Formats: sequence, structure tokens, C-alpha cells
Amino acid sequence: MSVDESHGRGGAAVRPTLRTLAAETGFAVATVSRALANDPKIAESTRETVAAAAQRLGYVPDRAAQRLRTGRTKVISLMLDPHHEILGFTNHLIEGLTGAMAGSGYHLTVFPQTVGGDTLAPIQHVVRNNLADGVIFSRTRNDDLRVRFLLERGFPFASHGRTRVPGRHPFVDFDNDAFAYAATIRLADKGAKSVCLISPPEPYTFAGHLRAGVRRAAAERGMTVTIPEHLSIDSPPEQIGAWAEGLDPVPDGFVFPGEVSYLATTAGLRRRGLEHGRDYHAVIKVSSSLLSLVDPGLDQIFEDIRQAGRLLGETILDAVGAEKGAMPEGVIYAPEIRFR
Amino acid sequence: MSVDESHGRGGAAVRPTLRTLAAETGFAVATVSRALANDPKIAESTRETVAAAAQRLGYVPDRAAQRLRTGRTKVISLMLDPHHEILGFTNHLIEGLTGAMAGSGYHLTVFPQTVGGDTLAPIQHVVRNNLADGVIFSRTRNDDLRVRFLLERGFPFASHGRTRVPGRHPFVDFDNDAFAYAATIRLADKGAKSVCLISPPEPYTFAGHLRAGVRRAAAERGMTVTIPEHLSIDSPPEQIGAWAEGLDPVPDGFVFPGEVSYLATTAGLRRRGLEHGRDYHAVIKVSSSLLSLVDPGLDQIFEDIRQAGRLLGETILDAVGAEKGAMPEGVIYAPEIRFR
DNA sequence: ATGGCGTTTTAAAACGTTACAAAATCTTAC
DNA sequence: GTAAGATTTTGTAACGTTTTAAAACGCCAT
Repeated sequence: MSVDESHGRGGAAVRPTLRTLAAETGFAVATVSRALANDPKIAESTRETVAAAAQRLGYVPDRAAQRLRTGRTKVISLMLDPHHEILGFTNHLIEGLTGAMAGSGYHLTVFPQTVGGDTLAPIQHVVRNNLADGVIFSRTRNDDLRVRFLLERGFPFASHGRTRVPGRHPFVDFDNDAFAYAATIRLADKGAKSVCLISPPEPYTFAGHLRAGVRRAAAERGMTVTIPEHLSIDSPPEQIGAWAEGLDPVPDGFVFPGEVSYLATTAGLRRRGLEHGRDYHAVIKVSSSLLSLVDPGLDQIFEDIRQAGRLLGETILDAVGAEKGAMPEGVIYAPEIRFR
Repeated sequence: MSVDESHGRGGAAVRPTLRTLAAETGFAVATVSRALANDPKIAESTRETVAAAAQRLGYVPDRAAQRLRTGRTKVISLMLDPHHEILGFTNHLIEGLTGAMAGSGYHLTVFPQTVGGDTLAPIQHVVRNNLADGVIFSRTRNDDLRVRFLLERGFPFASHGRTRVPGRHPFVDFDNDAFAYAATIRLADKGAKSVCLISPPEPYTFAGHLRAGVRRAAAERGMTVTIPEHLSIDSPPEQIGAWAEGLDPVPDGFVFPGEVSYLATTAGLRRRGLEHGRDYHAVIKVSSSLLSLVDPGLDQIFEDIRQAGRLLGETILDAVGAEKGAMPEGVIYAPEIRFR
């Protein structure tokens, strides 16, 4: 039995359809369709015959036809995040996502954030025009318009990050509180008396988690806490560097939720002759091993974005599969401590 | 005139179809379809009426139906590159791509490279199952199976990087030769007598360009050239670091085609007490301003990956639009020198 | 009035799939 | 041998679009 794609002489391989399989097996198109769907009302023997033929001819169902007929797109949409405080965030997230979705028959499409920062618009576009069965996005806010909108429409989604929107919803989140707590305790152990946190902008949910973790540890250890206003991990590196350069007094402990804010701050402090490890300590949240190359002695805590992607993929597949009403639980993944 | 989406009382907004527009305007479905396609055989006045109705009802054509009918998917597939020598490569590329594709009606789907490194398989999958109208991929080889396959099938694509496959094909490439040449000349100007290039693996086309650029400049300036065997920009950073640590003699000039190889190498050299700027010079190809934070004095040459994405987007849209046979020209974008 | 011609509109079919209702076939009981 | 019931199969319609070929219409010359 040949496994060739084209049986015609020299013609381009013609994609087999249900009709092809029907002709091949002698059954009706409807029977073939249901057999492939493993409908128990179709005789076992028939299902086997059809499966064998499908296998032999390399039948793959036509997505467009399925989508037109069923209304299900078999597509998940990822809303791109224009922020880059975490090195390779998008890379790793997509790797994890595609990994989790491999073999599911779902495809991943990416949508840019329209410049100007309207995060809701692209999601509305997807929902209104039925461009996907589920969406994924990140950088959730305490009061998140996207979550509200999607919950209201009953549209499946999974967010990277929690919200305070009333009602449960599927999410995957890093335990930023645990990270911040562990980081601050570490600083205390190293002898720091004060801790400074470069925070994400207030509206983001994880800003609260980070602050809470830092404050709890600081209270336990009797440290003073500084959280600069008018400055965040999203500020331009030059601005962060300038701020660090003008810092007075200089805290002896820093918690950085991302590589970039760390590099910018130390650059500023270095210009003042202050050295990391001597004049101050720092704990950084990283998502790659890149910083170890710059400074092998760094106290790092690892956030596995690839894992976040995997979890988001599993969650969203769960959500689109689930009957309306049944919602996957949120899941929180843990920091991985890499102190030397 | 209301711009509401739902006109029914409280019902979920029902997506208007051609039938809706036909009923609304009094024309037949076929007329509406052709009017929207701006067919000149449809009376001007009709086209205006239909366009107005479409606008008013917020009509958006159904992708599944269009795809089923026409066979065109309105999708471009990006094959993810598992390599990461360039920081944020995927990020920036996708940003550029989605930017170029915005408003075109095309969507971008991403496909992972199956682990084990078979780069052809996912492309065959896309082509055979008609999952996209065009594909984009990077890291081209001198003899590239993907290019051969796609050319043979007449399937539209745009590659990031050139090949030596016979026959023209659409590509977007960075001028790595110019980069390497400029970098090496710079090293000579700084007094370096020898130049060492951490090269990409040989099969990649851009390895040849980089080597050629370095060699040409070195010949002009009478420098010796070292290109380590058994080591490439894809080697694990630890391995690169170890190699650098054991280097003897130590070249006084380095050309790095990516941030990671630079960081790994200097880390190794630093362990030997060798300092950049004092014991050796370096020119690095960067795609972000991140390294400036680590070392503001660095001689950098910038490769704009976002621009690469934009060009790839324009090229592929051109290719899928073009009638068979007509192929977009390849385009080479230039290094941006950032010496201080 | 009739025929012919150019312009504009339309009915119908098709793309490949699934779902509904009905038909065909097979079992079993009488 | 047949009716009733259970199992298995199938014809048909529909999803929303584009395309082909034909119909309708208006206009002008006969």
C-alpha cells in the first residue's frame, strides 16, 4: 500500500476530503464524518475502516469548513504585551504556549496592542468578529476592563495575572508576594537595614503583591521601605539611571522585579562610585540566565515564563473545552530561588 | 442613526452577513458581494448604497466562509526560531510583522519548531494542509531545504536571510558583511593587531557573510584572523566562557554577532583578569540598548529587528498578493553604527 | 412593435463540514 | 413469517462566501 500523496500521474497532490473517504470506503459522507468523530452510534467496524482509510490517504479535516459549520475557530489569540521589563517574555511565553497547544489542533495567532495603549480594543475585535475561541493576555490590572468584558460576554480566556474583578476567572500568576518576601528577607540576612522596591505602576495587580511581600518582610525584620513615586519598572532606563544617580540617602537593599530596572539602577549607582555587593545588596527577578554572565555573584530569583506559557495553554484549552459555566481554576506558580 | 451592534432587545449582537445587507438594501446577495469587492460592473450608486449599509451595520466578512470558498486563508505563518543569540529577536520580529500586516486583513499565526530541529516539517505541515497563504522563517542555510521545498511548490514565503539555492527568492537580510567589515576596521583603528570572530555555525548563510567581512577588513589592515572551531554563537554560554578563559594567545580584538556571545566571552576573560577596553577591544552587534546599561562605553552596531519584521511583512504580503511567477525582490537592510 | 446590444442584477452552485430527521438494516420475540 | 424494536446508515440542509452563467433592464435603431 503506497503512502504517496498523489495517486494521479504527476498531478499536484489533491487534498482528500470526506467525499474522498466516502468514495474510498463505500460509506456516505455523513457516516464518514461521524465515524471520524468516534460517534458510538457508528459501528465499531465502520469506524476502524474509516480511520484506516483516513490514515492511508493522509486525510486532515479542512479547518475553514469546520469553522464555518461549527462556529468554532480552533484558534487561540495571544494579545502581545508592549512592555519588556522581563527579558524575552514574549519568546518564552510563546514557547510555552505552543508547547502546551501542540497536538491539540489549536493554532496560536498573535495580535499587537494598538499603539496608544488601548488594551481592550483588540480583544473586542477578536470577540466581535469571532476570530478565536479564547484569548490570552498579560499585565492584568486590579480593575481590568478586559476581564470585565470577557466575563460579561462569557468568552473564554486566561490571563497572566490576577485581578480584583468580582467573580472567579481563569488565570495563571507568578507568586510575586513570595518573591518579594524572599528577596527582602535575603537582603536583611545580608545586613541591609532598608529596602527599596522599583515597583510596577500601581494599577497592575502584581504591583500590590510585590509591595505586600516587601512590606511584610521588612516589618518582620525592622527594615525601612522605600518605593519611589513617579518611577516604575516601565520607566525608560535612562530615567531610572538618573533617579538612582540622584538618590539620597542610598538604600542598602534593592528588590528588582526585572532585569532592566536592575541594570539601569546599578548603572546609575556605579556612576556615583557605588558598587553592588559592597555598598548595597540586590535581589533580582530574572527569567533567563543572562544576568549570571554579567555578574555571577548576583542573588537571583527565577520566574519561569515558559512554565507560565504552558500553564496558560493548558488553562485556555481547558476553558474553551469546558461547557459554559465550568471554569478552570486559577493557578499560581512559585519562584525558584537562586542565591549563591 | 444608531451605531449599536444589537438591534434586537437585549439579545446578543448578531453578526450581520451578506444576507443581512441584501435584505437591508434590497439587492441580491451576489450583488452585495460584488459591490463590496468594488466590482466595476456594479453600478456606482449601488456600490455606495451597499458600502453605507455595511458601514452602518458594522459588517465584517466571515473569514471561514471566505477561506472555504476561495481557498485563501488570509493567514501568514511565522516559524519560530529556537535560537536566541539576539536578545528579543522574536519580540521585535513579531512587532515589526504585525505592524506591517495591520489593516491588511491578514492574521499572523506562530508555529513552533519541533524539538529535534527539523525545520522543514512544520513548513510542510502548513503547506500540505493549507494552513496559511505564506510563511516566514529565519536562520537560512546556504543550502536550505525549506527554500527548496517552497520554491518547488510555488508557495509564497519570505526568509530572514539569503541562501545559495539556485533561483531568486524573496528575502530580507541584514548586511552582516558590512557589519563585520565595519567592526573589524574599528578594531584596527583602536590598535588591534588580531581579530577573533565568534561565528555562527558554518551552514548558516550569514556565517559566510560575517567571515567575509572580517577577512576583507583584516586583509586591508594586516590583521590576523582567528575563528574558533567547535564553537559558535549557538554554543552554551558556559562553554563560550570556558573557551575564553583558556584562550592562548588572547586576541586583542573581538567581533561578536550577538549580545550573548559577548557577555559569555567577557565573563570568561574577566576571570583571567583581562579587562575590556584595556586588554582587548570588542565590537558587538546589538538589537536593543540593553548592553549600554551594562557598559556605556561599548562599541555597538545596531541591527534593527523590528525593521526586519516590517520588511518581511511587506515582502510576504507582496508575495501572496502577486500573481504566480512575479516575486518580490530581496532586500538588505544596513547596520547602524553606534561607536562612541 | 421588434430586435439587438450594453449595462446591471440575480439565481444557483460550490467550497467541506456537521446535525437533524428519516430511512435502511439487523435482531429478537412472537 | 412478521411485527416491533434496536442498531446503523444516509439524504438533505445549512454555515457565509464567491463565481459562473443567465436573466432583466434600458436604450436605440430599425
